[in-house]
Amino acid sequence: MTKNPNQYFSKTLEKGLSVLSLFGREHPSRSLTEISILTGINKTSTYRLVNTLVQLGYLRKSVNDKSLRLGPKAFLMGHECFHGFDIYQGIKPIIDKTFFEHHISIDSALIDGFKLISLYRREMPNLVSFHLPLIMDELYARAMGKIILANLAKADLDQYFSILKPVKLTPDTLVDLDEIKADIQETKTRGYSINNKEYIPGIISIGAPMMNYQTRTVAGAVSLDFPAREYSLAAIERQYIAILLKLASEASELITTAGI
Amino acid sequence: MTKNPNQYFSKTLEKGLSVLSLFGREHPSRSLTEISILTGINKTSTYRLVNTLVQLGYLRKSVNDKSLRLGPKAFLMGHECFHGFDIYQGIKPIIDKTFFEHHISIDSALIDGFKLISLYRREMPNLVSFHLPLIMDELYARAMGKIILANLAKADLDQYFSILKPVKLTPDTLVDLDEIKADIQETKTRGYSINNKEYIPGIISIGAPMMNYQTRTVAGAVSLDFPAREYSLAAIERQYIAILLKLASEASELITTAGI
DNA sequence: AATGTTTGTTACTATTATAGTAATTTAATG
DNA sequence: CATTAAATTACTATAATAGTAACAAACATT
Repeated sequence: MTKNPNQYFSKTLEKGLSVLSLFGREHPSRSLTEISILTGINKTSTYRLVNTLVQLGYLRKSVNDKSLRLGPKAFLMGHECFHGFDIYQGIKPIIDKTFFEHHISIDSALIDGFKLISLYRREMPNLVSFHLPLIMDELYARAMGKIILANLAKADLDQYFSILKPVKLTPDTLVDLDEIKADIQETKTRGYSINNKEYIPGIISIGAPMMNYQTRTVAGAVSLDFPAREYSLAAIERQYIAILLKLASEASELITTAGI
Repeated sequence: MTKNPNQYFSKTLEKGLSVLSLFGREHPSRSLTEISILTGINKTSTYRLVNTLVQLGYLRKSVNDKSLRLGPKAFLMGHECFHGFDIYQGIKPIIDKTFFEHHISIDSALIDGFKLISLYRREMPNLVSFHLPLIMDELYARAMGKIILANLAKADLDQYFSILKPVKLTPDTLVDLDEIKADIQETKTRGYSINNKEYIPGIISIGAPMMNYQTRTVAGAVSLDFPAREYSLAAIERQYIAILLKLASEASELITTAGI
């Protein structure tokens, strides 16, 4: 055991990255004080970090109003980090193949903390196109979230429920804690998860886990999404479970190899 | 003037980012010592930075061989930095419009130091599909590079030539310094640049600058690329210069507004 | 299995970088 | 022009990092 584990953790780097990750599609421009407040870093230190990022080209500063935006270096690094992520490169052909074979909408995500990180997605035109965020909190209301919860260690699951504040996203969203717990229990025995219009009205999804077979832990999930107009839940379960599980097992192989 | 400007630059953050940017499509996996050598940071500090990145989820460490790969957080940040880059979002519709109107291959890039950073690209099927790197050094051999050089301040251009070591990429690449200088001079008076099979055999390109009209500096360039089989240089100059310049002026408006 | 070799991890400080307060400048607003 | 807010700089105590060197673990070779 290390005597002082903190010695091998760079707080400055953590802060610098927390500054950089405040920028994105939703927030293309921010001010120094805004950054200082959001990160909780005092103004001078924020200034130092921002200044560094500007000098390195990760941010750029407007000459007029001093507002900050992403710079070319961030774009470049973004490209590399996105396309250089092996799991993304690995899951793409797997999902594409299933998509072209069966003509269904497919989604995939990794779990990070108790958040879903959207990985790769293919959508059929019959699905009301909805713009999903990259990070999602609502594990309890999504097929991918439910199957992940069902595969979590008991301690983790308990912790999740201890902090969970369910929100009624659609008329069908489960918000009663006991109901949600029962649903997860059922999901566990079933082996796949069902989201019956609980996240987005009119959309039914089924989900299966991406498992690391080596460590026997969940790393993420895949889901198949259907418009409720055209598909009944019964029909979906009859026709698509096998496809879902096959997809999930291929994804799990990938995860296991990659060691997520 | 600041007394000690270094006070407002975080070396730790710089190092941390230099570690992270060693990863990408070409280098999905690296070892600690490799990182230490490539960055020039001593092993203990590298260990600290890597450890930090692992703990934050930007990197992940293989349990078997301790090799390092990009983690979910890097993927996430990559996505945000890529799609949150306003210039990218701005240039896309401009290039798409021209692409669909005239059915020609179009490329765009920003300049960073003396390197081209690939921005957005649309390709016709008649062009031999070549996989371009994200960063390119060969300004002297590309249409986008030439027009950028032609618009550089004299001091910068001199510096560029003082370090330039031209490489014969195709039979038509100019490698004689004086010839290259003359070509840049000609480009300057012409107002657009010509790359006559100098970068890739069989491909002719014309380029125009993306100017910041406010600061009167070049921020990047756009180019139109043609297969030499189907188009003669004369035909291209007759038909496509107006289109190129219109495209470049639209892009310049964007750049000026964005303040690059 | 024992050996040497490489790579990764930890202990230990001197040195340096950063945090934080407060003052100052610059810009924005009425 | 006055007022307020935001950004930048000066200054220094404190905490974080760099760097050396020792140690452990993994790997290859004999």
